[in-house]
Amino acid sequence: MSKGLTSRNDDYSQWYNELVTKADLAEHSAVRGCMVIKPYGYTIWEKMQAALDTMFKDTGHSNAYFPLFIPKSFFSKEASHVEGFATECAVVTHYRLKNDGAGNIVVDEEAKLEEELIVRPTSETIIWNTYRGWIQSYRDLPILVNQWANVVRWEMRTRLFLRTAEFLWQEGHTAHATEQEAIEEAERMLEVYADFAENWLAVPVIRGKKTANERFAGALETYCIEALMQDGKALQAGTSHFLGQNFAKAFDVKFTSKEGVLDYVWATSWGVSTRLMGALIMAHSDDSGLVLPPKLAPVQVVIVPIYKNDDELNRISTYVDGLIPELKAKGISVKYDDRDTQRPGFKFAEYELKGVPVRLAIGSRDMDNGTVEVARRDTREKVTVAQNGLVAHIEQLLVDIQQNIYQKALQFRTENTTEVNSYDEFKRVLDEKGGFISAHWDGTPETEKQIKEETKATIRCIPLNNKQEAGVCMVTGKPSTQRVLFARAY
RNA sequence: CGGGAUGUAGCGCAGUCCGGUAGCGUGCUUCGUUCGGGACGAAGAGGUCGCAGGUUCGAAUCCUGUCAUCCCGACCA
Repeated sequence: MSKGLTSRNDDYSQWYNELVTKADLAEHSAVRGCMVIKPYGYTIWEKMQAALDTMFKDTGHSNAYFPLFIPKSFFSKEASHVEGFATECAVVTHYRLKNDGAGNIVVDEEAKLEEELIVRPTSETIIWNTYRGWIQSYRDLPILVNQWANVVRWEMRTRLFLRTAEFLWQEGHTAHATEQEAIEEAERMLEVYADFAENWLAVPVIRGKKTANERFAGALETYCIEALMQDGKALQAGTSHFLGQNFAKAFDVKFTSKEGVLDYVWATSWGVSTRLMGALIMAHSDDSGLVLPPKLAPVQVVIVPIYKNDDELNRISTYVDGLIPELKAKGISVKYDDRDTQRPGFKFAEYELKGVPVRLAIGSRDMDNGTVEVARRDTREKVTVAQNGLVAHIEQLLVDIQQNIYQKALQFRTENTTEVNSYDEFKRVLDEKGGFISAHWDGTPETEKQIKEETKATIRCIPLNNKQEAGVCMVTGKPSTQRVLFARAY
């Protein structure tokens, strides 16, 4: 491991790339656009999965699994859906290889699939084709299903975690008897995402609706949570879609209501992906490395002994051997790093790079005094604490760190959210400060497109429960009833 | 997919213009001294120069193709 990390000020992109690889979260694979998620990174993802999965179960959902491959014909059944995804689909055309006689393995042209298969970029089509067989009556509804899966979107430009050709996610797909119920479901799941982002990732998010331009292909309404990264760019952290009856109509999924009326089923879908790892990294980390929220950190407390000889180490280890079970009993994950091959300073730097929230350093001086040095990763403060009462101190410290990094991110977002009233001011703030910009917009896709072309900023969302206020569009001067949030985005 | 850059030891790089069988830092191994913020000394190991062709007596170096990564653009959850 080489020393040092490019600083965020020098080159934010490079800082991010180095951090992801040096902190052992992920690395590039031999396959274009595809990454290897390493054990340390995957452990964080598993913790996210576990928390989200519990939240899905608590809201009545069950997991299932649908195929990786989707018959090409399914895609063309929903017009806007196919249009949205057509340009980034991987397609399976053959099912066999052969030896060409010259020692090369080639595709066997005789083994051509009668119907080509799409590697799923999302699963609405295969799932709604399946739901047709599951639903006849209002008694079969609602269907509340989630799947954890990989999907493939052949992106032109990729970045570790933020946009990869293959990524891991969950996709919820629900079916309802009424429009109202489906809308409520979409809103409920958005709130689950917001809750998760704020209480687990410690990333404050804006809950909002997408404009027509930014809406999911095939949805009537797309709800989203938007987060702000430290470089002033926005990141969409999760989406929840109200799909209306679009997929039910495309796949002919009807049910008989209590009143005996035949109608199409109402749908939602919602998802978050390994992109959340990117949000986690860019929201909190600093020039020394990762800063992880305690609730998602693979290791919450690391203990580093400081000693000159075996006698001193043994004395410290005896104490630590008693301490570890106490911490574990409180549900705290601990690692005792008694490797003799690295010196303490090296270990300090390494665990800072990897974002371990709390570090304990224990030396002979501490053993004499009955103390421990406690360092917190988020503020880099070090304090000496009595061994008596240490466990309670750490327990509280983990709670404090979780809250502190959330508050810090919230303060950053507040300071980097700017109201502007003219297009000139908009452009100036965008270039000089970045962040979210709250401005009046005339509500037309044309104006939104113009702004995007001229400034690269997009409307991230129309916040839910948005304050209504009379104003004029900063570009066209047409009347507007509310401000919307703009930003340059990942 | 277009423009630019890069690919040489685990990692970071020099060498490429001007062809002659590969070097530096770090990391790794062993031993010793060290150990409260990325230790020091000594001795060692480690490279099909991204891959495939071609030119040449000889290619990391020149030519062609290809793959991957980074930056810019286009595209996009």
